[in-house]
Amino acid sequence: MTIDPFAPLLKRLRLTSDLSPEVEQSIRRLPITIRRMEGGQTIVATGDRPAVCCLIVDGFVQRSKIVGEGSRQILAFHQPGDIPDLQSLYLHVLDHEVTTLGDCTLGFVPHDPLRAVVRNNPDVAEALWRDTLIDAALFREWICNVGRREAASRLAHLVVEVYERLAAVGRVTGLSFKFPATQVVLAEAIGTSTVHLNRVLQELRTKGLLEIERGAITIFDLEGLRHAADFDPLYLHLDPAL
DNA sequence: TCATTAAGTGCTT
DNA sequence: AAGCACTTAATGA
Repeated sequence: MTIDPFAPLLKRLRLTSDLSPEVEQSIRRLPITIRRMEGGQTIVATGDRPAVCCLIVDGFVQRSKIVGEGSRQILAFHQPGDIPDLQSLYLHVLDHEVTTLGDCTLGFVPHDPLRAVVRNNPDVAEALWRDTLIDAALFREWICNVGRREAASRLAHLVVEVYERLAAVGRVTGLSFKFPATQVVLAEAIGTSTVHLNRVLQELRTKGLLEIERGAITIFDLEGLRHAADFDPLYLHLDPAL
């Protein structure tokens, strides 16, 4: 059973950048160590000085910060093909945590050869820079989400975002996908109490928009959910036509 | 882990 | 002043 750990990354980068075969080869030739991790494990923690970047091959991870006396804000979810700690390549001390959401297959790429590829290939540098800018666009949208939308819209927005990003790389069939987030995790992502998360989840359920259970999300009414979420996909920058 | 209730806080209108 | 969105605390499946 041979897997190509770079396939999800390349597929995603191709959405936003033209990659020549030579450029793809230079990425594929990077050394990578594949590791399997269970859910709830820390990949890198605040204060770490990693010497490797983490490429998600399969599964989901979350980036988070602990605020005050231990309450946690989830900042982003990442999916196969993402490099959640790409910033550690040039920002040497990590300012937040990266943890596995469910069981994951991860690929660890040493910084030195990755930096060398970036230096020698302006196209790779551009593709990764673009990727980082899109990451920042997602953070902007999350600020709007947590700061200005109501809780039901926030949850709907989160679900549509995850769906759209997975769909963009062909990782959903139909309107159902695996996403192992508990209600506690979802509440930490949208910045509400778990009680209120539970309430708005039921609201969306009752409206026939979605179902979230046992680590999977099923969307029943994508248009209705988009509307409830006030969702404009522009910030994802995934439409090659734009 | 998820669901529900009671009682309260503090914005917004 | 009233209504609403949300919280904390507690309880039980």
